[in-house]
Amino acid sequence: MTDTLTTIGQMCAEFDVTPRTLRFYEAKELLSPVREGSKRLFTRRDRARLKLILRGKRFGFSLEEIRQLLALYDIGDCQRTQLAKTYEVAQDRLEAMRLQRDELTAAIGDLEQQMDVAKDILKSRGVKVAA
Amino acid sequence: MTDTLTTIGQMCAEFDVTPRTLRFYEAKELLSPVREGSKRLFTRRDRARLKLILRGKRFGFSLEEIRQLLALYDIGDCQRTQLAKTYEVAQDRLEAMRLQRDELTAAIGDLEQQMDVAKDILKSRGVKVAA
DNA sequence: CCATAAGTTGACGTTCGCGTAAGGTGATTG
DNA sequence: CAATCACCTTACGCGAACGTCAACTTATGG
Repeated sequence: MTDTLTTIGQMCAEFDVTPRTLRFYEAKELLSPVREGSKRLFTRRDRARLKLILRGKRFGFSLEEIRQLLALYDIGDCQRTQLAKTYEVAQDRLEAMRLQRDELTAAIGDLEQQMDVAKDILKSRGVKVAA
Repeated sequence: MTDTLTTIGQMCAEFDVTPRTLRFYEAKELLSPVREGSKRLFTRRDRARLKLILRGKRFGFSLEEIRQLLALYDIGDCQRTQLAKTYEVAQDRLEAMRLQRDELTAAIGDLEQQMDVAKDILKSRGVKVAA
């Protein structure tokens, strides 16, 4: 259980990223692997954070924005973070995410509708389509 | 009703973008305003497309991906597009969007949960917080 | 013992999505 | 007539997010 430390190679395989990416994230202080000599060893915490980073990216958040989000997840560390301020930032971010989700839902609806039209056109041309 | 043509300045005001952005989108073939001399006049179609472009961006789609999505909305034009192929592309994109939405929903849940924890901590410190 | 693999640190290159001059044109307006 | 808009093109610049060498250091095993 103490041995959740993984090398950079293992991380790359697990998350399908390049070493360069992980080093870059470390430089940007998104990850903080421990060192064994000069080698990086990624902790369970780094793994959790990387998951969030990759997810955040898929939503179009910048690395800097993600960095702020990650700060919220460090509350467990209970450092005398400027917790209140972080909380406010997170509220804004949460609102933005909800808004984004609603828009996305709307966009999905739009696209589905368009595709129904397209399907009819294709069918009228005798083209078989999936779904 | 024939006069839905708008200048670049009007477009910028309406959508809160810079002229540079609109010219850039034209160069990337996302928009295709007509010309009056050297001046651009944007059509109703351009407006519709710009809405979609801006929305797409908020989801983290690249301009190139958006370009592909826009192709689907040209079905009305009923050019002998490679409609079937476009349809497939759109299906993939739609799946991606649904997936993205689901992940986003999950992420929102996570963040809400974290914020509940944070709220308790803050309250135990006697800090009043919103919501 | 030496090769191969897996890791390291620079440092420069690339793509995307525009920003930002710099300079030119044409239509109004005081 | 001069000036001021509002628009144009050309072109270089920039930050973000890595890719891609190059050159070097361990660690391992045949």
